[in-house]
Amino acid sequence: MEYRKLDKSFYAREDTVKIAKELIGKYLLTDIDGEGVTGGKIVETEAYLGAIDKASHGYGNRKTERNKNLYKAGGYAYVYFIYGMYYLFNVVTGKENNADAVLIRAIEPEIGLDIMLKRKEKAGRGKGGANGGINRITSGPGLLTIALGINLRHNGIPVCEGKEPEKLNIWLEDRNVNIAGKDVIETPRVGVGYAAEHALLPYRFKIKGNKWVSR
DNA sequence: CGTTGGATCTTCT
DNA sequence: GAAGATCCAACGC
Repeated sequence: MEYRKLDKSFYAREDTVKIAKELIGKYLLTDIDGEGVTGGKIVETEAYLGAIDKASHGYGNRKTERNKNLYKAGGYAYVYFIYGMYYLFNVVTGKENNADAVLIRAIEPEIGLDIMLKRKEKAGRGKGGANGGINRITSGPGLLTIALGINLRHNGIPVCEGKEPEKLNIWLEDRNVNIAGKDVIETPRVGVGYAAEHALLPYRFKIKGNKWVSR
């Protein structure tokens, strides 16, 4: 069976929470600077609902230089830098001028392990010891971007058209992995306590018992 | 074990 | 000038 790249119609829908849930079990892949294909299965996501969501960078339709890519139509990457150290990768959803997006929080590394390990060592993350490097190589939103080679260069590029700069490819695929509904856990988001009541909504999804979810 | 602080940059107040 | 959609290592119990 052939792997199917997710296209615009997948991201352009209006129910971002549903998209976040459906992304569990899909594959996130990159091919950067000719280093080869890297990626794996998505095991954790979070939905951010733009204008009505205090935790979103697009709350109240605030528009700035930094978050302008949030307002693109579904199917674009929104990457931004945080804590002086990490890039976080989101995929924009919904229609143009709607600031909805899904944050990819963790993947299960499967493709291009050696390349991802090399990137992690290069970034000086973790002990890199006997197996210290591999165990949490993509288990968290700040880590998976390191492993996949994602940074601000990718902010605003499309993830569903193959025609972008050849050394700067990010896309998502359906590899026919079906995660049973009972194995997907919904929880409140983390790290957004300032968002008050919005922090409590169950917009975070992860695969139950999966070793690669963030902590 | 659990908790804490440091790293270090962008954005908005 | 402060705080953030984070991670890790060093500490204290």
